[in-house]
Order: sequence, then structure tokens, then C-alpha cells
Amino acid sequence: MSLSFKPVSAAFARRSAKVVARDLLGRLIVRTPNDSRPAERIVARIIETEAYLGAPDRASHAWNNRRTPRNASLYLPGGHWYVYFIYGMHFCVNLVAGEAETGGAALIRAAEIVEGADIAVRRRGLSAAPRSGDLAGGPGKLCKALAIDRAMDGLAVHDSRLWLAMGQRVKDADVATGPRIGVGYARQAATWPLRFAIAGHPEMSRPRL
DNA sequence: CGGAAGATCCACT
DNA sequence: GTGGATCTTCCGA
Repeated sequence: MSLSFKPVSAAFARRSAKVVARDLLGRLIVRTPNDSRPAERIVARIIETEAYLGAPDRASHAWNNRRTPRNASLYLPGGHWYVYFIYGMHFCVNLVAGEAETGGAALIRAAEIVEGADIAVRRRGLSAAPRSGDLAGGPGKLCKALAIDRAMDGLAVHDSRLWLAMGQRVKDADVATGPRIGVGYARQAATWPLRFAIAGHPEMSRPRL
């Protein structure tokens, strides 16, 4: 497989959250923690995402145009990172999608580490590489493996510390869809098929599609 | 102002 | 399968 390290265009994230979430599969997150140690680079291929649609979506942090200190960056123009802290323990990373003030975003739920796995293992606090799926197979694990935290919240998607490369688009035939995880409280919105994953990939979070 | 629940993960049974 | 960790936000008193 040939993976392109060309940065995504400015237009990539200016589309709807649903289209962006689908198109993120197969793209690459490139994390370069600091410029003085370029060897610390980690590259992760996106395996699983979810779309959150903003004001009309009861599962979205932007439901009914809610605004809090935590979700401020969710209202930036498409093409910024929205990183939030959840359950008092974990971070989750989203790509803000669509026009400014609309609150759409794509949550990145799982990725396959394609470069820097040893660094990711260390960041996770593990002594050895876990079995497939346990290194970045979940939104909290992904952020820990890539050292993504509050400092990344609100950065532009082409920031040198955390940016998106084209990788390789995944064919429709290889995409599985289903309802989103952990949003049972969202009534009708909980049934919307806004979860996307590369079918059968071992890094997919549970429950598998 | 207190309690509850959350776009989660891990240890334990 | 269940519960704990413990930040952020919501809701009812």
C-alpha cells in the first residue's frame, strides 16, 4: 500500500461532518511532539470515526448550540482540532467539519500505528507491544498513544505538531457503518448510522461493526 | 449547591 | 459483566 504524506487540502474539512468522517478512513495523523526531537514522530492510519452533526444532533457537544468553555473550539471553521477531556481520565480528538459556528465534527475513534509504535507503547505506559487492537483501538487510547491532550485543542489541522496527510482513501466496499458508540441517551440520534470503520480491521474498537 | 451521567479504559470476578 | 477513576456539565432544590 502506498501512503501519501501530502497534507490534506484546506477544503478537506470544510465539507459536512458525515462526509468528512467517512473520508478520514485511511488518512494519516502525523504527530511530532517537539521540533528538537524529530525522531519522536508517530504516524497513525485512521481506522474508525464517528460524525457529530452539531445543533440538530442530540449526541453532539454542540447540540442545541450549547456553548461551554470545554467545547469552544468546536465552533471554529472546519479544519481545526477539537480535543476534550472525558470521564475525568481520557482525551478524545475530533476534526472540526463544515463552516464556522455549525459545531460539526468527526471523532477519531481508532487508528493503526504505522510509524513510531515503540514510542506509542511507551506513551501508553506499556512494557511491550499489546496484541492487535490494544495500542490505539479506542478514542482514549489513541490520544494517549499520540500524546494528544488539551494543548492540541483548537490547533489548525496543518499545525506542525499534529497534522493530517492524505494516506490512501478507503474504497466504499471496505467501509462498514453503524450507530455511534455510547450515545444511548441521544434518543432518535442514537440510531443514526454515523459510525464508520474499515471493515474487519483488528484495531476497530468494540463492539465491532 | 449536590448529585448524576458522560463521545472511556482497566482491573477484577 | 461490573465498578472505579474523578473532570466537566446539567439539572433540580
